[in-house]
Amino acid sequence: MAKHELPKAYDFNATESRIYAMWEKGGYFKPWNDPDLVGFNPAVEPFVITIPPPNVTGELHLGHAMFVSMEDLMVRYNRMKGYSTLWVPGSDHAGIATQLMVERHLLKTEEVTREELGREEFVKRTWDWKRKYGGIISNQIRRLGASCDWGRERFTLDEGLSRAVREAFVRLFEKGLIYRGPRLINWSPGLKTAVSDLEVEYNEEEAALYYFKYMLAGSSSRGGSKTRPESDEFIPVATVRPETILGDTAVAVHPEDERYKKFIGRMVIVPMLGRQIPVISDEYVSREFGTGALKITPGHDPNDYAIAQRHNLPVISVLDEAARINENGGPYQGQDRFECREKLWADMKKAGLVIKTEKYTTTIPRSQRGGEIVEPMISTQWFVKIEPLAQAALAAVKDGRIRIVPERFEKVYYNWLENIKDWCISRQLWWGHRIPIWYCPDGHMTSGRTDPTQCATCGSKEITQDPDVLDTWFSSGLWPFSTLGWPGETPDYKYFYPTSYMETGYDILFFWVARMIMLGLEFTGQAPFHTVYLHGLIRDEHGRKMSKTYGNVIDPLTVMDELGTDALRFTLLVGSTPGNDMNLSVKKVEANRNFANKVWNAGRFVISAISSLEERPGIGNWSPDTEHWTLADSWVWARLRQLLNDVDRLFRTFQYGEAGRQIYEFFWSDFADWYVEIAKGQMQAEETREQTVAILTRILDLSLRLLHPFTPFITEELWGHLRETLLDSPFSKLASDWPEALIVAHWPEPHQLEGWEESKVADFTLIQDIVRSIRN
RNA sequence: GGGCGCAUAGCUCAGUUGGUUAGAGCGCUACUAUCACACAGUAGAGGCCGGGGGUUCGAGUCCCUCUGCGCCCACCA
Repeated sequence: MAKHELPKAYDFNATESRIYAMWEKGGYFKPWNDPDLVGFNPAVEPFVITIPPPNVTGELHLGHAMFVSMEDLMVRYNRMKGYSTLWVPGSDHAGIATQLMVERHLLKTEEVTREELGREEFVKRTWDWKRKYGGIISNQIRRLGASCDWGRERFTLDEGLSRAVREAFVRLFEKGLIYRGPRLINWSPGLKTAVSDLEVEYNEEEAALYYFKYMLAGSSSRGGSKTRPESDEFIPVATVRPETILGDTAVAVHPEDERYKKFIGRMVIVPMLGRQIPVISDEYVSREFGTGALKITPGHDPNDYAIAQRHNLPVISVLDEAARINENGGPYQGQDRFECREKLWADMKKAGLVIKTEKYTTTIPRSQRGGEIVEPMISTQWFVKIEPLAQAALAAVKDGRIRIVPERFEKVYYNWLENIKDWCISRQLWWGHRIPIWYCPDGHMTSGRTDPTQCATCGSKEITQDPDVLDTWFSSGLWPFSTLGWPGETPDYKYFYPTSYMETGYDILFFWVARMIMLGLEFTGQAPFHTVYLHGLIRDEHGRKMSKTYGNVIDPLTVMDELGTDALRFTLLVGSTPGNDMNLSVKKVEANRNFANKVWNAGRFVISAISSLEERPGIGNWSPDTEHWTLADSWVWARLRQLLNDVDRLFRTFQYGEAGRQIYEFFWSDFADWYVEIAKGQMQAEETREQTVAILTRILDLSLRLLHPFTPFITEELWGHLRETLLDSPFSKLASDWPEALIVAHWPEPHQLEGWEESKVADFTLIQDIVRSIRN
């Protein structure tokens, strides 16, 4: 039996890699009835979970650790329940992030810019980079114990998914749900691309409010010098972005404003440019705010744009793609927006047009990626007409086809979809799915599932493809079905779709979840999953956001190295409640490392107890014969039965953390502290020895099964030793129907409680109190 | 401006159909290297469950309100 003389402490480093390899080799991560392996068996129900594909550029962080732990728990639980579980792993191409990273990399190593390389070569280099580094995140996810089917691993830019993207685009385009046109969009001058509304973050920042005079032009439209005011009258106006003055096409006042009413219909003179623009009236202007007069810059402000539409005002764009002043800015052409702000203001001061500046706190829109200030700009982009998709997505949650856990996020979801605006899906990048639209010299558009050779309208062979690529989320939004073979009617698609759970952090409810629902309903006619489980975000031990500048980042890889994957997983799973953020500290992980060690040693104790059993006739026929049990025996069995019930209820209601806590509590207090101690005595006596060992065995077995979704490595390791020891012992019958690995063992189903459990627990609690007072 | 969350032991948090003396981890105090485990054991200190009001036989748990913190959404220059 030397084989099962286990070390005193759980050596997770030795266990983890060996066990993971064993699982993978054993094919346990594949669904039971993988259509490729054994054919399609509709009798076995599938359980499919959708993993958020992490960025290929990603380094494993706690957010990944969180969703991998949570999803692996769900998958392992359902696998043990007998479902044919499928978890498709993969990653998305993360257009902006990857392009930026590769750009920086090339500049550093080869001192070459993206533009110098050219599109084709740059994309090739990015693929090289992806092939070289894209696997890192996958391996880190393996380390977390993720039991996903690596044979089905996908990447949003791979052939199959690209086909799905193109099919999706063309279908929407043909249906008229995708259109192209000039609109006011958010422009990122640093990245030189449009970004969607969701990719802009608004933060309160200290800024300045600039007050200046809009001089009234003379009452008639006589010729002569336009730059010299012919009147001393002016309208005071305030702005936070003086450079946009260059693009003003009106000044608006409230129709009832006594101060300015008289100016309505007259012209004012744009400072330094001398253009004359009208004073208009609009109910939108609030009299109380600022000066009560509003400059209208339709080219660079969404509200102004809307007002301009109402009043048929011209739209002037004054910025180029790098946010420098363009030809419409007269003498300021070529200046950076911030440079122009200063220079223009200085010039206006000289011209006597400045009233004052004051400190002002306002919300500044910044790019989620680059961090620089985003400019609203008029630009020709591609959009998804989202209204009909949003309506369908709303209905799917409202009528219960999709359930969101925790429920309160349904309200957030409704609110967002009810106020949604068209989705800008084009990006001026090179890394991504290129828009499948071709133009001929006459400007006709031709779409194609395969590359067209001529214009569909005029037959011209001189066609060029649109240079833009699609928003990464457009492809991620197809993930639940594109990874299963859609648009093909593949066996995977037919059997596994629609999927079961969608699990992710609440921070990407809009980015990803809502879009998957919209696109899933549109293309497959079915909700892509029936349950959305949202976990919270991870913060440091005092609730602060983890950031590199603070230096409070916990690296999951380091934690796993030092304390073990099981300890990290258990901490993340047990420390969190659905939808709520959790504060993580290394101390908590240490505590759970200690728990793993406790499990290990209790297991060691039971295994050695089995090993020391002596053979005798009839010994193998142990059955739960409560008649001869001691109070302790009945009590621990009763507690286990209660636990099975509670865990079942908690799992069914998504309270995984609470379930883990109760298992922990049972294992450490009831089983290890009390029952094992009592068992030591009971094993001394001939008449109770064997039943005690049998109960120890049963409790350990069931506990390991319950713990397996939380801490897969240690439980698999220990259970393997337990199984082999048992099979080699007089109690071999106890393990006769066990499979070779815990990962595919049956989940302990709860039984109806019979009533005796409660009284045994009460009796034993009394004994515990007495024992405690004696010890005192 | 709208919506949401949190406030429970020194710290970080559980406590989901309202039910007997409110729990855990860490920290703290005392004792224990005894043959599963010192990554441990035993015993213990520590809580007007944010304030106020209400419903109820009974409220940390439900309702109202106030205070403080945090988050999300939103076009006020």
